[in-house]
Amino acid sequence: MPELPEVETVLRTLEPLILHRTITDVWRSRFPLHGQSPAPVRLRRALVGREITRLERRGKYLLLRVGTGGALIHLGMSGQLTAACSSDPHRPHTHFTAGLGAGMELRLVDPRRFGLVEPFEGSREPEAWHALGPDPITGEFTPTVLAAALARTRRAVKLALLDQKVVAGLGNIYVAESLFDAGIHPLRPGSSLTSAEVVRLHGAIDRILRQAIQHRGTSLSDYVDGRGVPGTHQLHLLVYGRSGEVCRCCQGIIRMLPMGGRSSCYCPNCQPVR
DNA sequence: CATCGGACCTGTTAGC
DNA sequence: TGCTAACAGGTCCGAT
Repeated sequence: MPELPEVETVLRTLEPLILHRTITDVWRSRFPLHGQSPAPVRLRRALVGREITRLERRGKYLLLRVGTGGALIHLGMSGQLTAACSSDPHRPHTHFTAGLGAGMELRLVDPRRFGLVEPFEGSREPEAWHALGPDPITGEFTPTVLAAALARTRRAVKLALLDQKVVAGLGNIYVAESLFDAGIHPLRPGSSLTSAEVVRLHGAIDRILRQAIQHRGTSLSDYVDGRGVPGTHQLHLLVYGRSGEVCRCCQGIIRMLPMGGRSSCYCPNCQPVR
């Protein structure tokens, strides 16, 4: 579910609700997230009794900071991270909660359990946070950086853009939309792009992500922001999920091709193989 | 080393 | 109507 625009929207809506609150207690379900979950004692030691000083985002990851230390959070495919009334009953598939006082609770609901809550102590954040490539809506992602990353791979550009080391935050939806916007076929090898195409692709990624953030993310089935409110960008998708429908640009038919176990929607007309 | 495929999960939907 | 299979926004790991 959540790609960069969704995670950014969660950050913007959640941070004002939880900032400067002190975590009173934490709980996790007996089910593992992401294949494993930290021992409850590790979560407690890193979080309980500490004040939330900041919520940060990089790519699709969130970092909940409590002074020194905190927790790295990922929403996986189906995660919802919200601030709720602690008196509200837990919804099914609630896997992590943190009491915030004043009758409030931070909750992670994640049916598919691909999400992650990884506590850390001290100044060194978990490795996954440092392994990420440039975040595309800060200044670190430039056409030059993208060109360098694509030049050194023969992978299909679609797969390269899904690699979080190349650019952090894109997923299946926004890669499809960005490639369409740039007029580039998803199967083109990364190293085959001309510099003009890289510049176009970089601009497309920037534009698409900013639009999606303005629309507070894409809610296809279960994405909601930190208050539980869905986004509206699904109303603006031009290729993702539109296989068989008419291209709004050329009136051709949007096609889908299987790549790396998942599907890529594109317009054969607007995105020629060349 | 780079790259690909499968595994990890549950819920929803399409098709028989 | 009811069952089964395919598919869904992500990431990691082992094999090639």
